[in-house]
Amino acid sequence: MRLATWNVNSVRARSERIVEFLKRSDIDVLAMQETKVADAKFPTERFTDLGYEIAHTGLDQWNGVAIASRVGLADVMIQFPGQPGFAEPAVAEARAISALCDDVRVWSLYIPNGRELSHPHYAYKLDWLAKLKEYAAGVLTDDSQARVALVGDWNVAPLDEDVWDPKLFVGHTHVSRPERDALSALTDAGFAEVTRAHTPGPGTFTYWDYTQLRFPKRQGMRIDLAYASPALARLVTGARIDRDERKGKGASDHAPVIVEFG
DNA sequence: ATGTCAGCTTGAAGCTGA
Repeated sequence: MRLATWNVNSVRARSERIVEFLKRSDIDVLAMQETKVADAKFPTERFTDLGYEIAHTGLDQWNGVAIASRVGLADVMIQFPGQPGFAEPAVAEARAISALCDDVRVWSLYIPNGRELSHPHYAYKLDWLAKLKEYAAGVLTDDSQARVALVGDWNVAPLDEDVWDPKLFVGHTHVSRPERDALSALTDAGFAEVTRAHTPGPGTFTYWDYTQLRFPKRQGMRIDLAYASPALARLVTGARIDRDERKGKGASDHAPVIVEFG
């Protein structure tokens, strides 16, 4: 199975590029984040015309996550059990969707940005990651052989080499100890990040800010990651980042990350 | 932060979020 994750930054603005990417890269399952559209306006036909089934959750113009699959799309779950909402009273957001694709439980995840360390959104982010880990760990407790993929835009750079200039990020989100610890907790629970070994750094990124000519200057971040359960991680044969997709007019600010399972 | 982008409100430019 060839699985890709991509923060598309609007599925409507990007549909032409997404279709071309699916064809070019022969993708079986695509997890999308930031579709930025309510369910009713999702361009489903662009995908079904190519032979993909679609599962999407979008409440309004914010967030929005989807899975496109041509190898089955069963038992769709909107939100993971225990997923927090934002603010008081808590408002549910469209940040997690999952489906059984072939025999893999695929989660498309858009982790909250956090905004600033002092912002309520940051506490929300940490809570969200903690609850996700709780859920994911429970799945493995129930079935140690479960094939589970947790992929998406994590809005966390796990290592200093995952940002172009670590000094600039001191005191900001995406690199703080608690955020990195939250991802380490997933690893402690048995999930392995499976793309890094095949896409070594430094200087290997998945996201480049639109401003400040960050992309041509190669000033990016590695925040789009793929975690796999033990039984699934064993099947990984390769991974790559489609950096070319970030080029040219009409690109998302994120590149697709592709994982190959044997 | 903004040498940027997207979607919304609103009726051309401002706001939010990233």
